[in-house]
Amino acid sequence: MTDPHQSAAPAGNFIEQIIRDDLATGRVERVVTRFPPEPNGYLHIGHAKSICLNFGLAAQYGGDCHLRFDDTNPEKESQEYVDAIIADVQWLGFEWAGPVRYASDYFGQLYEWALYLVDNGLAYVCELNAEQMRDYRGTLTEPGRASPYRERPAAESRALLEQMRRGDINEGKMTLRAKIDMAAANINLRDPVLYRVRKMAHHRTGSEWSIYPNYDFAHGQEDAIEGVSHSVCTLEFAANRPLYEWFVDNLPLPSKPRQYEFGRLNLNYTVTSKRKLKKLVDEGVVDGWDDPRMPTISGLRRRGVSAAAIRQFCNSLAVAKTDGVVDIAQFEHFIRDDLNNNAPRAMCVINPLKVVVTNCQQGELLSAANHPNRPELGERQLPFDAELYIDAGDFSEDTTLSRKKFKRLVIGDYVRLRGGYIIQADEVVRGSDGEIAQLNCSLVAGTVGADGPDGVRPRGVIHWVSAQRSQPAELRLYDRLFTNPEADGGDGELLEQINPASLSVVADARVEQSLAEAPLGVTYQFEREGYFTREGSASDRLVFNLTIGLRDSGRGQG
RNA sequence: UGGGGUGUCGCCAAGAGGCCUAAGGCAACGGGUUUUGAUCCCGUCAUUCGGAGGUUCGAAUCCUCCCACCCCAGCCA
Repeated sequence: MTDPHQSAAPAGNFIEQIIRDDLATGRVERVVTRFPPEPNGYLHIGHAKSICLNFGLAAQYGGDCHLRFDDTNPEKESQEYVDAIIADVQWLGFEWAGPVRYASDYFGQLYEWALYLVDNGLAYVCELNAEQMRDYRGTLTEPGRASPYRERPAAESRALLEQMRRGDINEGKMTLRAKIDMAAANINLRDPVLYRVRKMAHHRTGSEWSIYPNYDFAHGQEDAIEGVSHSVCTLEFAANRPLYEWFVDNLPLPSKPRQYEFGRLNLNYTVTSKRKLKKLVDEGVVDGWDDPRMPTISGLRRRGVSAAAIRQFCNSLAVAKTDGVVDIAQFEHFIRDDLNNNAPRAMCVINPLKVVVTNCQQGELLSAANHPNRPELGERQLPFDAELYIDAGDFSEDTTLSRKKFKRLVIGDYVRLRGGYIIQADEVVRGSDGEIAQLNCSLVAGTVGADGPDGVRPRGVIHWVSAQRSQPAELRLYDRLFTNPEADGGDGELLEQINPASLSVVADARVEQSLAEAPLGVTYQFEREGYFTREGSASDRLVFNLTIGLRDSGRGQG
């Protein structure tokens, strides 16, 4: 504090600065944030940023974060989404304070406040239909005009609002509107709709209500009821803030929350719009909201991405007011980083080529570390036999390939079988169709866990499995869902940008024996190939989803 | 062009008048280690901060004007 060159505290993002300031000045005693999803779809990677921010802020300042569903529109919401969202937030590793909350818990209070505004001449029942209302609202550059119902006596509006609430008014016939300013430069202040008639069952309140509050009339009041101190939302709500504040100022609320906006996450090659994701589901482009190609939390989970990787990625993102597009490579980096540190290693031959080790007397059991840098993760046994499979791509008939360019098997040269012997390729055996059917090799004795004798320098290391003592498996290889990096931008026909190769199935791969009963929820690194996680149920045949490939610095192809 | 917001390396960003001839991460590119062409390690990567003026001994940081992009005209959130 005496050194002028030493700043008092780490700067942090702008919201952290505001919170520290609020705490210091006493404007706020306790930090309370909230994550307020609408249950109209599944959570995606963009929501994860908001979740990490809101829960992170609460944890950082010793406060609480609430999970509250903004369920004010029964037309689009459902219990299925509520359940999925709760599961996803938990899986991400966050705990909310108190019960799961719902905007619908406050419908009674919200209605009381609506009556309050009516009684105080600050709201009125309007009978303009949607088209007329749009016309009266004016445009960006022209002020709006007062609704002919604007000066209706409070008592009359009150009676009408009660009729709306009772279900005596048809949808579209009336709305409750705030009486603010039809000439406001901010269009949100031109007498916004507070309540609309919706004769539709709500997933929690059933048919109790026939009117539902709009977002603007609900959100700030929900925050106030819950004592939310910092209501953090995305940039597109900035224009709604004056309205948020209008309610805070004009209603007898139990607390005065404040809204702050930050830039939402955009990722190239990725769609983060529930509307568009729902379209992919509805059109059958993908399997469902949890299709492994989806950027949803459930899709990423099924894909084999860990919650920790998602959290680390989110924490690497800036909380600022710029709306940039983050390169998907940045997310992939955190996925790989986490998996590299934690994924047990195993071997899988994707495109099997039979190898006969002609000088192998009898099978044996080798053992291999589950992780090259973490001995505490233990070892597993690797059956070695005279008949093996290696990947067809790991052998070439072109003997002119340099050792540097092709670190795999060629006739006459050596290669190390990962965790096993050094072998030499002796001859190609062809089938009747002329294709390579088998490779005859010979092992160099004494080279398990040891270098070869002089003159035996393997070109590289390749993976393999025993032919008999291995398991057949199906592999589902995923690639990006969209061909266009800006799939999320504009309305360029979404379905025309789908990558036709986003999923390819390998029906006849072979995985090492230790994977015969691979558990669900564990992501393995199939050495030299990529990260894979078990799909389906534990009793099914073996199917693995590709989580993500290994980084591959120019696999020189001869 | 009414209101609101944003512009710093290919991408994300720190930066709050001198410590900036501008952090860090991703990507890329060199090199080293390696029984994964992975990991790891080491190195390279903005004389410049959307542009033009101005203030100042001194500006990415202050002022003025201009330019570009994003959001708002749902009885969606």
